[in-house]
Amino acid sequence: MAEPRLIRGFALFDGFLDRPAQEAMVADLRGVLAAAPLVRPETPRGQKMSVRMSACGDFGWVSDRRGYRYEPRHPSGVAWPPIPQSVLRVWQAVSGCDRLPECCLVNWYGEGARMGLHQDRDEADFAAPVVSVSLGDEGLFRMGNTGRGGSTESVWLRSGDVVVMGGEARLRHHGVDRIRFGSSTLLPNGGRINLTLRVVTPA
DNA sequence: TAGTATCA
DNA sequence: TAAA
Repeated sequence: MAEPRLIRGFALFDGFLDRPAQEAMVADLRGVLAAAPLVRPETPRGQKMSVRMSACGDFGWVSDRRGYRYEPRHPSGVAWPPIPQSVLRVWQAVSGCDRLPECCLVNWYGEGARMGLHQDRDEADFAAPVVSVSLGDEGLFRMGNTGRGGSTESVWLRSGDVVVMGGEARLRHHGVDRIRFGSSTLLPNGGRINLTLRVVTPA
């Protein structure tokens, strides 16, 4: 496995998945989204997010007027489908974690979608890293600091890239400023899919 | 503060 | 809110 590039403690595995592996993963995700359709969540303040979300695994991350939390079911009431093996293999290759991910959040960025700087801090065990997989259009990923404020660095993530957020970077702020809509041919309808794999429950 | 507007 |  190629060495990752370290940016603010984030490990970027550039081109980790080749095109056939990306296509196989997208085929698996089509099954996930058929069982657990994408929804557009709102923040606790009632503002709609631009990203559309679903999940697979034991838990999905959800946001609504009641707050941020992990739930064992899709808002429709159905259980989240299992995490595809193609996705679990990425976790096993790069996470360095002996636990399996309990949540695979599926974020779909359409034209103009963004994700403001935030921390992943709704999990009970920060010793486990967060693993992010990019599929489809390129996205401008921004990385900040654990505390608020300070300088940030940005990098364009391309289809097949994998980022591991662990150790000192586990609680760093991060977000997506922009999508180059139509820059990839992977997804027939365009857009960017980002998977984030997380351990949710206490060690 | 997982959003958004607005500024230099 | 601050950064870009």
